Amino acid sequence: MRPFRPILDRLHQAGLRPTRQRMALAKLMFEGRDCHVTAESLHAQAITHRVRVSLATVYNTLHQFTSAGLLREIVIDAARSYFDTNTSDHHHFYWEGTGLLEDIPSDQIIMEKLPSPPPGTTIKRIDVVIRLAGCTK
Amino acid sequence: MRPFRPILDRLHQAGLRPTRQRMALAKLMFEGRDCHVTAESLHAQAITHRVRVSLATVYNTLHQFTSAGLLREIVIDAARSYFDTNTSDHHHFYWEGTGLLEDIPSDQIIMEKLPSPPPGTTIKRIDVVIRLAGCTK
DNA sequence: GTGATTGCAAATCTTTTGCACTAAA
DNA sequence: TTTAGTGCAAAAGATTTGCAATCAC
Repeated sequence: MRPFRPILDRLHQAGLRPTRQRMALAKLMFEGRDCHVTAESLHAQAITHRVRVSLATVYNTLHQFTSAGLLREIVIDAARSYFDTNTSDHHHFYWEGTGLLEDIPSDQIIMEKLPSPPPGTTIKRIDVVIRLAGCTK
Repeated sequence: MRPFRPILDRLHQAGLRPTRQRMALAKLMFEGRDCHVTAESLHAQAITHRVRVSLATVYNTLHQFTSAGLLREIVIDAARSYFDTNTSDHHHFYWEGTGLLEDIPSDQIIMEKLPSPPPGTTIKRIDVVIRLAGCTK
């Protein structure tokens, strides 16, 4: 994956029409460093940047991007869904108090032993979440 | 923790009055093998066993038991909360298709390397979820 | 043009809450 | 008694959906 491939190319490659809303949301998420968003936070960010887009479209876009492999959904809190612009193999720190999420590069966690998947199944992904207590950065 | 301590003692120790509803739900969950429930599934199970209890009380009870350390909440699917009667250190297999959850004993996953928690924080828990694709058992 | 996409509002689903009623201590 | 616990229905959040209007190709 080429992280700096222009937004337009990424949408084309994903088979998604580059509409004004998708382009704007993609720019908010993919320009700059990797980030974690919720539908609510992305919608708020859009409004701050004077991008007119409905919350329903934000939800739709997040799911379309996730299906297209542009985003990865992280299940970490029953109250809301997080999406991560970093789709490569990695893990997470999570501050339960504040809802802050931080990436852990995959080479920082090495599993010495893993169970074999039950017969007939294959491992789709291994998620490691380190839940933290204590002060927020 | 003594897994076979009578239900009544467990509730007393947790400071929870042994009401008809709590006793019945506790029996459904704690008698027999460890299991994973959702509010919905436990409510359905109660109805099957002719236990009259409202869904609101099931939710309340699950959270009270979790606060008391009798249950552990597992965040695995944004669509609903799972509760595990096994509160000891362990991990999970998850079949995304069917919502089936299966315990992985803690000695089946050994982490050779872990990142240190950010300054000022402590690790509250490490959750490992192995997401599976393929046939259901 | 034509089919994909959007916005809005309404619907859905899970979970929580207010409050009068009931039961445990 | 006195206080905790319950049930119901209503409320609250997050997410989804139906459908007419709009946009990309």
